[in-house]
Amino acid sequence: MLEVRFIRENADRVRKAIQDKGEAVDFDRYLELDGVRREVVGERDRLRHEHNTASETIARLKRDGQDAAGQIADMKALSSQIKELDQKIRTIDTELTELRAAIPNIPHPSVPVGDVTANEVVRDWGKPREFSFSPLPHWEIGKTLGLLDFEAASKIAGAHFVLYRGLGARLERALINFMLDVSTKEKGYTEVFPPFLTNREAMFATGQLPKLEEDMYRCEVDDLFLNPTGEVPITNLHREEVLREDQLPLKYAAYTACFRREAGSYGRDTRGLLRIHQFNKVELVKFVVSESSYEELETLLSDAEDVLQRLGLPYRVVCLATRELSFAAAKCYDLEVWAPGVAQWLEVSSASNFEDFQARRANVRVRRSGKTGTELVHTLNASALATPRTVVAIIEHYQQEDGSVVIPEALRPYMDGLERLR
RNA sequence: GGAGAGGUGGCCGAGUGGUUGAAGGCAGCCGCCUGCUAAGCGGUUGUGGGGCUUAAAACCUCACCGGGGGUUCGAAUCCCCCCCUCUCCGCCA
Repeated sequence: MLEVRFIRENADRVRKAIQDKGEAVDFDRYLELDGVRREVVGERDRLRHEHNTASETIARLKRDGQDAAGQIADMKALSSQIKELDQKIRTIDTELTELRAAIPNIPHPSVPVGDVTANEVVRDWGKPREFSFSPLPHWEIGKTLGLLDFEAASKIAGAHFVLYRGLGARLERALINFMLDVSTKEKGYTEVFPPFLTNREAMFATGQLPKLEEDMYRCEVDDLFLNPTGEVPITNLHREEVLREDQLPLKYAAYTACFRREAGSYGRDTRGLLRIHQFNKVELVKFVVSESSYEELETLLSDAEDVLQRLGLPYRVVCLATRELSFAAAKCYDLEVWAPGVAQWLEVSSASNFEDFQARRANVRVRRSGKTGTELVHTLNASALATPRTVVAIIEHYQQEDGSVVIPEALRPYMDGLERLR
């Protein structure tokens, strides 16, 4: 969410951001209402001032044991006038708040303007492997080796779910543990294990609501949402808090199961693990002081890259263009790993800087040492990878002609030293 | 789910209808003092909106005592609904 005054004073920038991101907000209506509101509030506050002054007089009269019946009668009229204006303001606020909540964050100047074709490949690492045979897609390998069981999953839950079986399940668990260990033992992230259900306030704070309500699973009786990404519970960990400067940067890592309805994406990535309703992630979140957030974005990105490098998976880093940026993000890098079986670059992580957009919604502030007052923190997050697509890449990249799959060395300690799935 | 207690500023904690934005303490900041440190003394320090200002500060003003409604000329204080925390009971992994 952007600051009301900022929007008013930078209407052009905001309008451009809305256009560049392709968001649908009636911005003219917003500006109009904002003006109306200011007028009405001004009038209301004038009346209230008058009212407050009179109240003091009444209080004084009463205290002195004098009669104040006349003043009280006058106040009745004023009081009801104020209530009318209050009601008017309430109506305006409802619409205004809704409009403001739909205004996206402003892209950083370094972000290319445009749609997916404007995405910039910043760098790549490793080379897609050359095969002397025709590489198979992961669902075939997974079935042959008994790692992935989509039939069972659909029996249990439905289409677009997976059941990992045997060493497949073990590989999944190994990946999670590996990523958590790297993040917590080597990179200084604090591990947390948050609830997988979150409430509306939390979803609003990180920007999933109101826009993405249809994309999430919702438990209607309790009005709770199944976690769509670890970013939500972790970022909300400090909601409504004032942090001390010396606590920053705060770095968290968490394993979470993630749930997405993927409404509207039927027909895309329909096979295998590419797009499923429930998946696992280890998420990294940082709370930082504003002036350091772009440096922190780079180190966050390299923390995520490091995981891929250790797994030996060729990838590229893509700076997303404005249209591809999420609602709350100011800048975002996608990490795409090459999956030879499906011959696609797969997004396994994205590192984003939200600047103070989420912090304003979540009201997470910092008190600077030696200064009065508080300011908003900046929040960032990245995945230390989403497992399904990482599993896809591992299985497809490390497949052998004999049908077996070599386990990346980094994962072997987590698989009892096993070197190969066969 | 039932019964009870409670939610006040960065923190602790007073306050049951009228100068209470809120006593007191802690922490912070600015001075003073003490040969250092600790202590002591005085002052000061909330957030958000609007106005004024080229801008900021200052200043004026409105709101904010878990959230939302209501009663009243006037609510942190009274009433209603909701959320959260704690204790006991019940139920259950």
